[in-house]
Amino acid sequence: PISSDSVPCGDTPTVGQLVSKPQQGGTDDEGINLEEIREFAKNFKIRRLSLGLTQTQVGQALTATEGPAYSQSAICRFEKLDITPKSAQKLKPVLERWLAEAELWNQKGQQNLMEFVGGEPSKKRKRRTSFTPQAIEVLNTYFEKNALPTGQEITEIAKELNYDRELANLVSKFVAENRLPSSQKNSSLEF
Amino acid sequence: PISSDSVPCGDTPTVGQLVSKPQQGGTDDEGINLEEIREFAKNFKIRRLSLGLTQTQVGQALTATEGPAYSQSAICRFEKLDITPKSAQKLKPVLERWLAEAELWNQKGQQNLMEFVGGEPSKKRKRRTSFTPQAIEVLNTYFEKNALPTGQEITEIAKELNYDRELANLVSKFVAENRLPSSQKNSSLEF
DNA sequence: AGCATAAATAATAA
DNA sequence: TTATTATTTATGCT
Repeated sequence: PISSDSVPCGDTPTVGQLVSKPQQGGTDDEGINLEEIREFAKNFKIRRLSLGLTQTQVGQALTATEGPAYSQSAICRFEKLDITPKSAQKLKPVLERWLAEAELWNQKGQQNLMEFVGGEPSKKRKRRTSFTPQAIEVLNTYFEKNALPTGQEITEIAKELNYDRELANLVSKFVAENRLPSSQKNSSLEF
Repeated sequence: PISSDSVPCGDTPTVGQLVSKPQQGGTDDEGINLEEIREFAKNFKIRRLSLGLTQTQVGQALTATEGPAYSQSAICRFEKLDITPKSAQKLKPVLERWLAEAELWNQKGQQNLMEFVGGEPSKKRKRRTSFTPQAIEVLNTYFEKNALPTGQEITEIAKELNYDRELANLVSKFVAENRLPSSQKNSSLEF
């Protein structure tokens, strides 16, 4: 039986896998200080959150200012130490420098930080949408007749019901959530 | 035209609404120090995240140790200051006290913190599941014949395909995502 | 080496 | 508050 996580595999092990086994003094084969990286990663996350930044924002900002591209996945993997020591060692100073500068801008006002990061100054969360009972009625009736509408049809329905701003994906979600007979609602199944 | 957020309404205004208008010296009608509450709320969030706790965990832990029930929403609203000054004033000392104690336990080891919080000690994230091409084939064929399966039917299909651990909700999601003809895939619609 | 998307968390409607 | 939607994080894949 193979445990599905922390499997050594044939690949290069990640920092997280290496630091968890306290054989060596927090240092890997090539003399990289794994313990220091772990410490920084944890610290980095807290400082990032203190600035109110998402992994996506950091990645995009780094891509803009630094050389190569940094995806949200990359930031995530660094924070989780799901990355090889070599990669971590390379990424650490970049993150360190960038974050310090970001904090500097933040001290001069959050406006400056957002400008530094590049994105719009805190775009508000989209208001959650909901269906009126009338709309639900219409949708139920429609989907009972035509359970497999095309994307175009869905778009039209959405427009007709004045949910055009949310477009078809909302209606599509509705399908998934409300397509069962009412006797099935509130059952033990998670829908 | 009515702006959809920060509307005063006839209701009692929230702390967030009050502190944003710097008329008074950060104090409301009843002498509550709004500025102090805002400061604490911000601080609380950072400290919570430093402990690696979610709003849900805090809410549940408070419900267990303190008197009344505290939902995730309640914690969220406090952090966002989307709450009346009176409620905030009442909640603040409770949060303050609890968080301080949590930090104390954390210093003695994360294990102790998790015990204090009450939940299991760091339950791992469920591994993401995916459908094999074979399973997708089978599901497509099935749903073409029966587009409106009952919950029970869905459960059976899931079992048959050895997705029993994920049960029906996954299959249900699949329905929403894969029910369109392939010509509609990769269209501009978000599915 | 990052896209697509599942899972988890936060915010909002009711 | 509870139930649900929106956003963010994490991970399977190639």
